[in-house]
Amino acid sequence: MLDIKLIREQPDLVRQRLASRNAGDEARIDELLKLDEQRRKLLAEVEGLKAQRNRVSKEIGALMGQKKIEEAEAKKKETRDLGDKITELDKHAAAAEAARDEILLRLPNLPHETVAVGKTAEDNPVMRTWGEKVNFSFKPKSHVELCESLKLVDFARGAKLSGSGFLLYTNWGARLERALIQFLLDLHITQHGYTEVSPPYVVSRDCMVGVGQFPKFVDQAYAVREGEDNSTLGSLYLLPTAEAPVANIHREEILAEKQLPIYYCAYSPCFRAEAGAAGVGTRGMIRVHQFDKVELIKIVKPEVGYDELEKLVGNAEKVLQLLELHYKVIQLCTGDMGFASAKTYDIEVWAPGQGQYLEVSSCSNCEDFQARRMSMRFKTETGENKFPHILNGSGTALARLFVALVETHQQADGSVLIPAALQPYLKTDRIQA
RNA sequence: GGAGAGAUGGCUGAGUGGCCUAAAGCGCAGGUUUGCUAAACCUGUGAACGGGAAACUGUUCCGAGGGUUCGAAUCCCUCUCUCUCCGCCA
Repeated sequence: MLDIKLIREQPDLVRQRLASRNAGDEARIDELLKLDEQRRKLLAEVEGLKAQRNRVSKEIGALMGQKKIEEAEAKKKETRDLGDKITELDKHAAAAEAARDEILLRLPNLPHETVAVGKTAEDNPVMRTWGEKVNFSFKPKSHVELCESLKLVDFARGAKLSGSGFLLYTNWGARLERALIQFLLDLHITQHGYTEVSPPYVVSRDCMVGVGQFPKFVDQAYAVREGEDNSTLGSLYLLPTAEAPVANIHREEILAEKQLPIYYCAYSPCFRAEAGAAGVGTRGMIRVHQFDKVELIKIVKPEVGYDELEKLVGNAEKVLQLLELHYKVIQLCTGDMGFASAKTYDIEVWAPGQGQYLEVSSCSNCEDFQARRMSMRFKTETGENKFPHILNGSGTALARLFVALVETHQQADGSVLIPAALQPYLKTDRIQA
């Protein structure tokens, strides 16, 4: 959520930066300001009336105490309709506030000034690359072929169980998935200073609003219903990312300054309806309704937000380096950035069987955008309450990492070599038929 | 699912319609004094949203939402959560 005071004081700046996202959100600022103005006017009016009522009520109390019943009754008559006016004005003020917040909750974050201006993914600048595309002396297979020949994933039965976009990992495939999860958690916890948490996989609506998934992207989530009871629909959702619960751990709290920075690391499956997305329904593991992910969350003081973002990306890159996978880091341009983010780096790993780069990590500084929605603050030494920066990054997404891994390390004989860093977890150096 | 008990400031906890401007204690911060692994005393100590250049000031908040009343932490209704016991259950 954007700071309403900033919008009030510098509407042109806000309009201009929203416009750089190329989504037309700046058009709503005038309406927003009008509602804000209206709300404040009503508030001033109704608060004046309330002050008056409080004053007179106190006088009545005093008169009653002195048994001056008649005088008290006269005062009561005098203020009787004050209450009605207050109720009426309260309603209007609440309506103006609700309308204002409705717009505010749907406005995306402002891009940071260092973010490249652009319209689509084609305008995303490449920051750096690591390693290079593998040279094969044979025609590399796609992960789908490898998964079938090595019996790592049973695509047909996965679809039978839950429909397209759901995977049934089998034997070494299931073990590889589990080994990767363990490897990722251990790396971030022991080498990068994160604290492991294991959150609920079903989260409240408030959590979804807090991270900015809702209200705008409600169609992308799986809603949970208890049995056939439709009244239970709409309060709980399957998590689309561990960011939803983990970033909300300290919602509505005022943290002590010395508690910061907080680094959390969490494994969870991620559930995405992917309504209208291309690629769902096709075979493979690139875009699915359920995938595993290890997520990194940071809650930090604003002044270090962007240093922490660079470190966060580095933590995710380390994963690919240890797994000996070629990747590039790109910065998302203003037109391609997610709703809550002020600055985002994506890491794309090379998948030779696909002949393309796959997004396996997205690292963002959301600044105070989410903290405002969650009402998460920290108290400075001077006693001031401030919003922290909240950062999130995949460290990393699993299904696509799995794809890059088997496609990159495949051998001419159809087997897959396991990188040294992963061998202690998988307890083999090679997967073969 | 059934029965019962609860929810008050950072924490403990009093408060059953009007000086509640929420007692008291603990904690925390500052000060004074004595001197030494600290103690005593004094003062202060929440949040949100408004108004104001500022000093300051108004409103709201006692789990949440409604209601009664001139006036609600307090009375009424609905809901949520926590705890205890029973049932079911991995």
